[in-house]
Amino acid sequence: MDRRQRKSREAILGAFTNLLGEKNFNQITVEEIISRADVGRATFYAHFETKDFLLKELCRELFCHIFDSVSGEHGHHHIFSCDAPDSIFIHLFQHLKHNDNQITQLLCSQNNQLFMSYFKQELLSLFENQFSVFYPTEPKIEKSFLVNHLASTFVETVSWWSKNGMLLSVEEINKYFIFAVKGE
Amino acid sequence: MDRRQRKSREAILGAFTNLLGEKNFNQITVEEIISRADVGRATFYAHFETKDFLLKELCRELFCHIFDSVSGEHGHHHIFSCDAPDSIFIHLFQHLKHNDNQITQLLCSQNNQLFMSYFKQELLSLFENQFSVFYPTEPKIEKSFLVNHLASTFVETVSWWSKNGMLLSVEEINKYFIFAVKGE
DNA sequence: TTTGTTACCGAACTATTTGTTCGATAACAT
DNA sequence: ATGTTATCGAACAAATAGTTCGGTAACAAA
Repeated sequence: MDRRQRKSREAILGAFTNLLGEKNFNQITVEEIISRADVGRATFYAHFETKDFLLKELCRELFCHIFDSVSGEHGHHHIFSCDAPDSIFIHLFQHLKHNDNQITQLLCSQNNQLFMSYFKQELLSLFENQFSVFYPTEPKIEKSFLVNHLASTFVETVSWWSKNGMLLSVEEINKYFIFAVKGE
Repeated sequence: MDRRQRKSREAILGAFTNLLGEKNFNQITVEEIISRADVGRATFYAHFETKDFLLKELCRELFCHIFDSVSGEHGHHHIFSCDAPDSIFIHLFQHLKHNDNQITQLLCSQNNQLFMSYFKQELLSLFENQFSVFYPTEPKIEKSFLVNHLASTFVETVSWWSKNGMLLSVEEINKYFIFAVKGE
C-alpha cells in the first residue's frame, strides 16, 4: 500500500479512536475527524464511505488480530480439545490486557457497547461448536441460548474488568468468568 | 394535560415506535417522525428537545410501569424476602410477554441493544441489594461483578427470548434464566 | 533522472437535516 | 363569552454530509 495512503488511513483511524474515547459516536462529526487527523475532506471519503464504515473498519482492526492469533495458536483443531479446555479464555484476557491499539480506553469509554457488540459477534462464532465443554449434555436448554449466554457473559466480564481499570490479574478475572458461567 | 397535547405526544411516540421497528435509530429523521405522526415541525420541538430525549422518554414509558408494578406488588420490603425469592423474575417475564406498548417488537428489532441498555440500567438498581439470594457469601468475587452479571444475564435472556419470537412459556424462560445464573 | 500514475489538498458546491421563529387559527378552560 | 394555549404552516438560519475538480507533490518503475 502506498505510504501516503497508509499515513492518511492511520491518521484518520487514530483521530477517530481518540475522539471515541472522549465523546459519543453520534456526536462525532466528519469535520472533527479530518481536522484532528489533518487530512482533506475528499481524502476521508476516498478512504471510508461513511462514518459507520469507519467504525466497522476500526473494530475489524481492533479485534481481528486478537482472534487471528487465538485461532492461529490453536491451529485447525478444536480449541478446547487441548489439555486446558478454558485456556482460550485466558488467552483472550491476556490479549486484551496487553492493550494493543488503545483497546482498553475504548472498552471502558461511553461507546463501550458499540465495541462490545462487535466483540460478541466474533465470540459467537468462536464458541459455536465448543459450548458443550461448559454445558455437557444439557437437553433441557436450547443450544443457541447457551452459546449466547457464554458469549454475553464473556463480553460483560471484559466490560466490567476494563471499567474497573483492569486492576484484577488475568488469572483472577478468568476465575470470575468461570464462576459466572459454571458457578464454582 | 390538554387533550391536544396528549394527542400530539402520543402521535409522536407512536410514530417513533413504529419507525424503530423498521429502521435504525440513527437513520430516523425528525422529518419522518412528524410526517408519520402528522404533526407540525414546531410541535415536535415543543414536546421533545431532541431525538435523544424522545428516545429517553419512550424508554421511560416502556419500562417505568413494569418496574413500578413490580415494586408496588412487593411493597417496600425486600423483594426477595417473600416465599419464592425468584418470583420477581417471573413477574418481569410475565409483564414483558404481556407486550404492552409493542415492547416485544422493539426488543427484537435492530435497535435491540438501545432498549436493553436502558433496561439493564433499571435492573441494576433493582438487584443491587438482593444479589445475595443467588450468591450467598461469595467472598472471593466482588459484589459489583455479581450484580452486573445478574442484570446482564437477565437482559440477555429477555433478548434471546424475544428474538426467538417468545415461543417459550414464562415458566420455561424463567428456568433458562435460573440455570444460567445458578447452573442447576 | 525521467515519466507516468496516484493520492492528496483545498475550495467550492449541493443536498440533507436540524432547530428556531412567528403570525394565524382553532381547541381548550373558566 | 373571554382569555389562554397548542397547533399549524411556512419560512428561516445553521450545521453536517457527501461530491466535484484542478493543481500539486509523492510515489513507482523505466
